[in-house]
Amino acid sequence: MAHTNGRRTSRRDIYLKLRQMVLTLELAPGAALSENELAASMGVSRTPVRESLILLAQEGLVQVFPKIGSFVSRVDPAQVADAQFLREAVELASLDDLPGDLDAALVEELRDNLKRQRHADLDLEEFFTLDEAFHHGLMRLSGHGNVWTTVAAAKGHLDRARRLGLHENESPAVFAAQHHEILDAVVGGDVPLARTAMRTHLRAVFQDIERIRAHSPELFAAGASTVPVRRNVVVWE
Amino acid sequence: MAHTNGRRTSRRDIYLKLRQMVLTLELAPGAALSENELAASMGVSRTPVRESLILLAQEGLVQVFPKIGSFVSRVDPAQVADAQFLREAVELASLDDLPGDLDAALVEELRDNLKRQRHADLDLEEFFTLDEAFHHGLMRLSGHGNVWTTVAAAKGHLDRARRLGLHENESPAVFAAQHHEILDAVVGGDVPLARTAMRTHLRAVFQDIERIRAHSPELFAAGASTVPVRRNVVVWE
DNA sequence: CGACTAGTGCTTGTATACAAGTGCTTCGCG
DNA sequence: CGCGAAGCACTTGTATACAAGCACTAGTCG
Repeated sequence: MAHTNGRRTSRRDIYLKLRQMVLTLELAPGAALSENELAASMGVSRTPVRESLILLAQEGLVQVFPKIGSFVSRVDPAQVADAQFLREAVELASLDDLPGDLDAALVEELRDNLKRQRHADLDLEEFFTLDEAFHHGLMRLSGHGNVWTTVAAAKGHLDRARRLGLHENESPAVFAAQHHEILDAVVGGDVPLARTAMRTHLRAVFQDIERIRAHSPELFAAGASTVPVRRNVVVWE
Repeated sequence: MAHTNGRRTSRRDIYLKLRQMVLTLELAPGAALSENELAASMGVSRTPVRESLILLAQEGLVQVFPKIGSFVSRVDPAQVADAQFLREAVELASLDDLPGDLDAALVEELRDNLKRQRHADLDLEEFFTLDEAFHHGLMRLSGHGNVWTTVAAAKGHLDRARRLGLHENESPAVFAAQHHEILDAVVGGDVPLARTAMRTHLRAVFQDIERIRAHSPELFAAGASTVPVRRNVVVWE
């Protein structure tokens, strides 16, 4: 979604940087942001920072309360479930649209991706990057690659929940194996098997959320109408 | 997507107003916008107008070219197809998640909606409002009402194409009948029939796009890398 | 007459100043 | 000592000033 059309602007840089920091939990859910502080630390004025925060707010990754402050959204289980439903619906439907003869270059790219996923010493962020590329690639196979952009934009809360999960329970190997199953079924032309494998895979991540929530409740949103209060330390009540 | 949390701000007003004008074609695809002009005509400064345009740009409804100008996006057939795929995947998957016992109040609301759709003298915009509420309501039945927000945000190009179609070929009655079929199947608990009816319905709209495009090509985007040039009149090349 | 060039008026991007509101803190008073 | 109120420090929202770049136009020179 090239909203500012390739041209390098400081807003685009800052937006991408902040987004990355939120998604990777470098900015923790619930953390207080300040347009002034961010601007100062990045060496720009409030304007590009503010415009970036507005974009992130529309994506649901931050919340802006007028005259009070801006905060990294806590992970909302409802939004995680919504994103889960959305991506499952889209990725399964995409499998139904696979053409008879697959793009050989793309298949090769996916196989190479999986090969790298098997590397033992794999940074968690590297794994997430490969995982994203793999799922995106599958949708490109069926000609719906651009739809991934919408899914990716909507699944910010899901991604953060997944990172919380993998931080505790390091087992990307399991997911890599499931990726193999899916790709094999796709290449083999067995759409029903691919659908089953995909569904199993997508729901595996989703299982652990309640456990994580019990472990770190402060990172999750409680009721629907929680409001932050600015204190010496940030408190949500 | 309450990004500014209910509080009334002029940005929110302007954003909603501009969005409405783009979706209803009151601002034609390809039209040149100007932050200064819009600000003057709305009696505010550039700031809230500019921030609104940035949000609309992220949704793909406008395009901002630094130092050149802002333009209402022409309808992009590729994005129309993407939105079509997305909504079909999501709405069909939603039907699979319908509970055994439906929310009676919601069903009543949907029946009332359909009753109003049958009114002979129905403004086109009124029909679109009812149509939106109907599809949204169906997803609420299966507990995925919030996902509609994401779908709605992504289908701006599709909505504009639909409006172009209905402007030429006034037959909301056909769609209203299809809505009835879907709801009857849902209430009857026949999910496969509901799926079939829904798919037929969603694809009916999609059929006419090529015809419309031949009729009014200037409203559609041509290649992938079209760029507007500011002239006495706006030209895209 | 034609081609090139400086200039003009527009555009968006960024920086800054001011407005309005919130929560805490501290000071004054009983 | 307890308590209330005024003020302070901070927040985001809006308005305005300036910077940088593109497209066209008019003028000038060959």
